[in-house]
Amino acid sequence: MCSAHLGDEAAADLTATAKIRNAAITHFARDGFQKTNLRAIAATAGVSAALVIHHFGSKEQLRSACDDHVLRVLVRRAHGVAAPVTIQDVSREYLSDPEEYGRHVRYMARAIEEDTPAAATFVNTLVDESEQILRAGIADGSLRPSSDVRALAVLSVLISLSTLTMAPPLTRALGYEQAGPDVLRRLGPPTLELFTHGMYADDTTLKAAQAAWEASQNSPKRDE
Amino acid sequence: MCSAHLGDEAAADLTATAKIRNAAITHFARDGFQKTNLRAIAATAGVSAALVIHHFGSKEQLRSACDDHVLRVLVRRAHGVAAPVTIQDVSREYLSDPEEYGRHVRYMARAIEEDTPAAATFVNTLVDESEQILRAGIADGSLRPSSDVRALAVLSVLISLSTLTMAPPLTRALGYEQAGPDVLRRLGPPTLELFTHGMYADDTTLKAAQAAWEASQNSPKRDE
DNA sequence: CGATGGGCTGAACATGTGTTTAGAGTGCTA
DNA sequence: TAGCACTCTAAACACATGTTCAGCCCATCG
Repeated sequence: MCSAHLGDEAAADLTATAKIRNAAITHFARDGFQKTNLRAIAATAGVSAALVIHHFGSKEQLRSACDDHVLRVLVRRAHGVAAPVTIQDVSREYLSDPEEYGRHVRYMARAIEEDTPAAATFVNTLVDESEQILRAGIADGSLRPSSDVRALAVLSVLISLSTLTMAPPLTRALGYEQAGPDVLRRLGPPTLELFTHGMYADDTTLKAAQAAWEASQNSPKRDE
Repeated sequence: MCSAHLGDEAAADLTATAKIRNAAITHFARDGFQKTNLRAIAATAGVSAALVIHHFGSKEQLRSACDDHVLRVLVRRAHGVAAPVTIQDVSREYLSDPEEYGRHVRYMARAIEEDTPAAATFVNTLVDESEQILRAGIADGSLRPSSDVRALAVLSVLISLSTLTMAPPLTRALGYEQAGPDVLRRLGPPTLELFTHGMYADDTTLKAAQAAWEASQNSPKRDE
């Protein structure tokens, strides 16, 4: 397709194909797939719109290439650190590199939000790894046992990603103009407190709910 | 603008304007604002695309009308019940009426997700009411004190809404084909457990983090 | 040198879609 | 009945945008 001598994307990635891909990732992450048009991507990459098609075939295939690239980079990075389980983990990674990593995480969040073809891959990667870590934590006693580890893993990913996804309006609800390290630092303490102590002062609510659930299990008459 | 004899939307709402509005809410909630085109809305409402413009002026004003309507209905409904704080509250309301309420909640989630002009209103309403309830709970001892109630309120709204927003791919990660009552019931127990006990077995992580935060407070530290 | 081929471009094309326009149908009023 | 107001529509328009086309530039090769 393109010249093959670029070898790895680790090297100086100045080929037009790579510039287009990076520009596309930036735009897709910030504005979403639909709202981004090829001419904007081309402008950011400093090329013509036609070249985008020439290299990638179509906007859809361009997205696919971006999916692959982001997934590859994120997975490689995740193997060097603990995979994200809580918002703290995500925040730490996020704060450590406001540049590329943030773009990629936001891209992934967007992909999930828009239910991209690659969303399933992203989600499965995150949830599987999260579940694995949760089970390890439960096994070594650092985490409390859960009645449904898989669901808890989904919940963890949900909380972590939504912090980035829902950013704009909820960020303003905290008084900040736009999302950034400050917002994450602000959300960190309450999250950790929640993860450590919970939110309820006692377990009356939990017990009541458990009783209700068990009751509804014995008599499955509720409509659907 | 339109004929004024329709009075309240509580009455038989068969006027074309209302049909268009409801169709628009359905489409906006399901597909988002961008992906929805006027002709699809018109088809659902059983009218022509031109009539949509005739009644609402533009697609943007149509959205504005939908925003107002949904907000009004949701707020009225919220005054009859406790406002949503946890996913349980949202779930209970959601499960109680799979029809209209679900549509409206999903519409609101979409609006926030897409950072609509009305998103700030939705978010402020949710977060303010959530914070109020949290403070009341803390005051009467049913909830644990928090170092940052406002941020906790944002976090609560975040968790509640993201369950609906992120639904499709994360739903599949749980093995369900599409979002619905089953998914919420599945996520309920872990959420309640998290809110009751937290996730960590002890507070070593919290203490360590607190120490780290205090250590980094040597610089300009701001508190609410 | 001339030819070949790939990277690249501006312009044109095709389509989707928000909006405008001209007018038909209908009921109400004078 | 004529006139008017209102609802509603089909068709046309305007524009954005993904994609195609014909060709330029330039390096490599014979």
